[in-house]
Amino acid sequence: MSEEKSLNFLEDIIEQHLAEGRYKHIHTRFPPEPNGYLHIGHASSICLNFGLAKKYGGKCNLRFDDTNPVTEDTEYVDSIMNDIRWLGFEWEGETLYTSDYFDTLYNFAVDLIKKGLAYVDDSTAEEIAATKGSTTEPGKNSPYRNRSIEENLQLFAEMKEGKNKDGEKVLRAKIDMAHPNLLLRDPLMYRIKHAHHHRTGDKWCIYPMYDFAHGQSDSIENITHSICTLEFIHHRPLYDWFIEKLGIYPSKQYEFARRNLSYTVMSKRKLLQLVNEKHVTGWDDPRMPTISGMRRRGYPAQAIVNFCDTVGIAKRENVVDLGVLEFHVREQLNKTALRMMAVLDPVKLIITNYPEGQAEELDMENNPEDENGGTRKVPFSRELWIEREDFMEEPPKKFFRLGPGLTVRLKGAYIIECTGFAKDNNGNVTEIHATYIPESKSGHDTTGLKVKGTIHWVNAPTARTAEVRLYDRLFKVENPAAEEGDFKTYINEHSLEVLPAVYVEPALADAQPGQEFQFLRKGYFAVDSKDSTPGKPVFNRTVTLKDSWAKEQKKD
RNA sequence: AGUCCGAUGGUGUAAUGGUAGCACUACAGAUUUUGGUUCUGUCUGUCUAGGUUCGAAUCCUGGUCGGACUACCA
Repeated sequence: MSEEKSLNFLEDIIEQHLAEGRYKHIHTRFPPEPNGYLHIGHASSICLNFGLAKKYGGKCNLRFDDTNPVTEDTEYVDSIMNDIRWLGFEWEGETLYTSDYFDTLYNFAVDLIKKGLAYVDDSTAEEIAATKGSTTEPGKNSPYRNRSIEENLQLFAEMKEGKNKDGEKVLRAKIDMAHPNLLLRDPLMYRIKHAHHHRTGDKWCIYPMYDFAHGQSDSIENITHSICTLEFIHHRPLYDWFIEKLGIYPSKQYEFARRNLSYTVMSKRKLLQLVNEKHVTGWDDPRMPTISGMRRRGYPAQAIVNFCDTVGIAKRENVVDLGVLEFHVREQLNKTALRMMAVLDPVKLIITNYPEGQAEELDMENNPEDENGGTRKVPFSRELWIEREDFMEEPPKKFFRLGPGLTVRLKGAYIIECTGFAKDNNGNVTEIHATYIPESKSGHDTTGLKVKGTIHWVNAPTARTAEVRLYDRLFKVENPAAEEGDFKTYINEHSLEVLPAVYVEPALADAQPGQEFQFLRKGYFAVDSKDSTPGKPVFNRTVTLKDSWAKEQKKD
């Protein structure tokens, strides 16, 4: 039997509810506001809501929380749906929008007015803020708080009809201006915004606030478990208050702590700033923690899902190490990525005893992790490109690469011995000379020799070039949002390094956008979906390989 | 400083009054035609002071520390 998997606190609650018979089936929802692109934090919420529904045989809706027309746009709606599907989830039935409920919500508001629980307030935003009180001081009642029901009905209807300018009036719930929870000090339900809505157009000029839309929308959809992040915890009494006073289906809200990732920021406001101020090329810049950025970077959807699953959820503050995400990315890619050879920082290697003009094609394994991966032909001849860092004039003890007198195997080819090298006037190595052992051919090696090192290479005459983009973490500090001052001062100015023309083996020239490879010994690379052109792929480094040699060197 | 939430190795998360476990990281070793992968092993933890109990990470009380709330945003 498989070992018992422990439950998170929400699964505990749900299993209890199901056991008690409180619900026959659960119904969750993912409720993004279409005002930005989804990021890894949303992925967590998506995996949670859709995952819970799947696990317990329930349903999960997708509902766009589009109550603020000035920040929202269909561009975001489209990207959000795309991202959810890419992650491998599908929502129940039609795509839902809070804006579909505007009529119902309006009637709910009228109902509360009739019950004497809501009133129209002519105060300005400043006046309302000033009379709100503070965490230690109670607030003061608005002078408009005791208008008659008839007057409120009349005034609210006029608000809807557009008789007022923005900000002239609001509708507020009549609760308690001295309540210790500031959210319950007569919260705003409706405000006037003469703005074009991406779906309802100009039909409305009053829009419900989050608190007068979210719980009711959940209720309308018969959501059993409305899961949101911790900062909404104070809203829960209000969520319950509206539902109770309206007498509608009692959805319940549960909160969990949002996930934070080290070396990046997660708030939409900050991400928007990075985009607008051109610190990145867009929402889908491969350095962004957005789903679309990660997709473009080459992170497999399954890796993101696995990451969310293993990190889990709880109610305490957290910063998850980026290394965990990268582990899952490598875990996936190791199984699927085709191995190829590319030389990022080239130096010429000449095999002096290999006849000039001779060439051969060697069989090379596509993926040692995949039995059915097959092989491909890779051209080989006297002149090759190898990695500059694979040669040292005066190699240290445990350097298992090239240096005068040292031997290595050329991956999939022959064992060679370094016999010399040439330098230019500045002391830079310009070419390396070696002799090969014909009997050591890969797969037909009769020499019995054991060499410590194997290096990758690209045949010089047939090499193609491609642009490679190396990415590093976007920020220099673990938790930019928690540091002093502007988070942008912690941006890593070396987060992108462009190599305009690296040498790659010929097969790579035909790589298609979205394809993922492992460049042997250099990392995983994905073909950029935006900037690649036919025959001219651009490769994004998804993640490096683990490098225990680099680690070893750091110790000295 | 009012109200609310939280505190378990470096990180994240389990243990629901009864052996503090898992994953990542780190470290050591084995295997390896990628210094990759794989395999084996090791290190490191219950914020604090009391109390209840045969027994407390868990329950109670006080303290400490961290976070959220005072938008016509969500």
